[in-house]
Amino acid sequence: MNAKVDTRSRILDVAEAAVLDKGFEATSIEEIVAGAEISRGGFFYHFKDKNALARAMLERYIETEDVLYDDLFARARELNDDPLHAMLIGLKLLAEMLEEMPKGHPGCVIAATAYQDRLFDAGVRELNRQAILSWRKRFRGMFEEIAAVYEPREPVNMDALGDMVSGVVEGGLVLQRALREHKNASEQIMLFRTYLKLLFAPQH
Amino acid sequence: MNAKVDTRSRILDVAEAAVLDKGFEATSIEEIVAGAEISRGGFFYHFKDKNALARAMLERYIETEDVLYDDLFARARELNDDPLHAMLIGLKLLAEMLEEMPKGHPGCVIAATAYQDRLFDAGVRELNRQAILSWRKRFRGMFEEIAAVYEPREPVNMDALGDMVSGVVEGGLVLQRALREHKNASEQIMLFRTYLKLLFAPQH
DNA sequence: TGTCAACTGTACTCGCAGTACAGTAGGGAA
DNA sequence: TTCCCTACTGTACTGCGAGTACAGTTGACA
Repeated sequence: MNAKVDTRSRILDVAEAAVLDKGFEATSIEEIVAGAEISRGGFFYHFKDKNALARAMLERYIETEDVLYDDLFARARELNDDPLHAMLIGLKLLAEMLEEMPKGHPGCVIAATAYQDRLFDAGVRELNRQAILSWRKRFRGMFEEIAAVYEPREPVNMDALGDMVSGVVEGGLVLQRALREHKNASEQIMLFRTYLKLLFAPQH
Repeated sequence: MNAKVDTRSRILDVAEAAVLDKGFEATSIEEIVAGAEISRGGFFYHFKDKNALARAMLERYIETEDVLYDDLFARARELNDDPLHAMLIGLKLLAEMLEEMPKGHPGCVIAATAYQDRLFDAGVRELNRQAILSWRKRFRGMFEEIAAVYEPREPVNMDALGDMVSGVVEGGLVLQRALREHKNASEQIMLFRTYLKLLFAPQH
């Protein structure tokens, strides 16, 4: 039983690293089983097909990501009880985290899946959708809390503003991948942070 | 000679539509030759392999995109000679254009390529990189022109701000694809437009 | 009339996903 | 102690799509 759990997550570990490095389609099962030191039969014992692997990877990734955001913004809130300043601190922490990640943030997984969606079944696509919707809800809530204290200088759609966090991260990661640089995503986050400062900071 | 050009661009047309719809890897050569009404041999006569097809698609796409941006912002500038207001008009036009595109903006091509880059050779990746770099230069120039007239309220890195246009578009398209909605990218552009208003508009 | 570009058509190889089992090692329940 | 079940291993197969090789065809133009 324990061996099962170990093997399964070992497969997921190897697969995740490979997929983040070179994409889902470019990662062969052959390579995964070699990395996880398991037989091909063993792989298919755990995962019906590559789709099932994708679903499991996404599920695990979304869970990790949620915990990460929970921690990060809770820590920021501890440092400053004001919702705007907590958000600004949180974004700074997020930018730093993105910069430190050598292989790029796992956020890639979402974009990678979105751009290869015909390769996946409806379950995988729905998971992807729910993840983005849950981030929208998370950030929208935080922005509403800020707006209750600081009147926005310009009218903004709160759902869209919530999406903008995901969008800026995903977009930054696309740039980073295409440019083969490593600071673009964190720079984009910092620009978004400046946006929030301008949008919510009281006039003087 | 004329037949050659026709067939080649017919292949590119069919391939581009298929790739935008379902991704590069999910598009088979079989399917392209059926759509373009050509034989498999004929396909390989024009393109050495799928890599050559990708390179040709990217080259053509980048050219189209450049002309499109040239036209769009030239038109905006005609409507208002002030660089800030011209930019705001241009972004509005861009947002409208994105909303009207039924299958999503071809910007996808860049992100799609970025996320499957191990499938491609160095030439394709370099093309992708140059495209983003040229957009950085274009928008950076426009922002510097604005900054010469309107002092930015907050200090910003002009390269990063230039990249933010591409990033917001690409990120918006990722959201749009994953959420299976159709207005996300244009909403994100409009939010970015508000950012510029706040950043450059004179204090009062 | 001959040449060449632009194809068609067929027949292969190869890598990878997925199927189908048959067999085995080891831990727990009876 | 035996049985059974989970978690595998190993082998052998099918099928698909990319890419190769090449022989033959067609139509424009010199």
